[in-house]
Amino acid sequence: MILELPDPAGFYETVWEIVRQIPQSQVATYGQIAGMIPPLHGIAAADYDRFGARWVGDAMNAVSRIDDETIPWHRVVNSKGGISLPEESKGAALQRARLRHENVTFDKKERIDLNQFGWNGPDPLWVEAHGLFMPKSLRNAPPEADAPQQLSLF
DNA sequence: CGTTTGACTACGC
DNA sequence: CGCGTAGCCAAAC
Repeated sequence: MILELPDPAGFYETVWEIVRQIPQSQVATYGQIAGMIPPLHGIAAADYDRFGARWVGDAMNAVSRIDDETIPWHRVVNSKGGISLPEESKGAALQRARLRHENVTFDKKERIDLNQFGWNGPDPLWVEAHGLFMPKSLRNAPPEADAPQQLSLF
């Protein structure tokens, strides 16, 4: 029996489904999303850990081709909280505009504070129902209570 | 069909 | 901390 080769299309679908769970005003990282998906497709776990994030990036890139408006691709950023598209690209501007529209703020280095806007993952029940893993929280353990979201009006 | 490129990251300077 | 690099796979050329 021939070993099944990776299924990029299926992988992309899974990625997109996860991205659809990201709430407004929050962001997830490529690596975080990759970590939620089991290293299927016969790919070595070690390899997946190292390069899964890149495939997630590929999945996001694919969105631009299919133009699926149900996928909030703009809520996916890199591990530094920055936009990974080329700064001069139109996509980067659009992504930043959409995030700002959701009240996500950028610092002077054009980076998002993941501790403030980072996603902590979908509902555990949803995760389990889809055979996925809970992602690592992007936020440091909140001091006490959830600090009320401060909307900077300017 | 061989090359090049990249919407990533961890790590070393 | 910022910057450069290695590592690896699919797609796009």
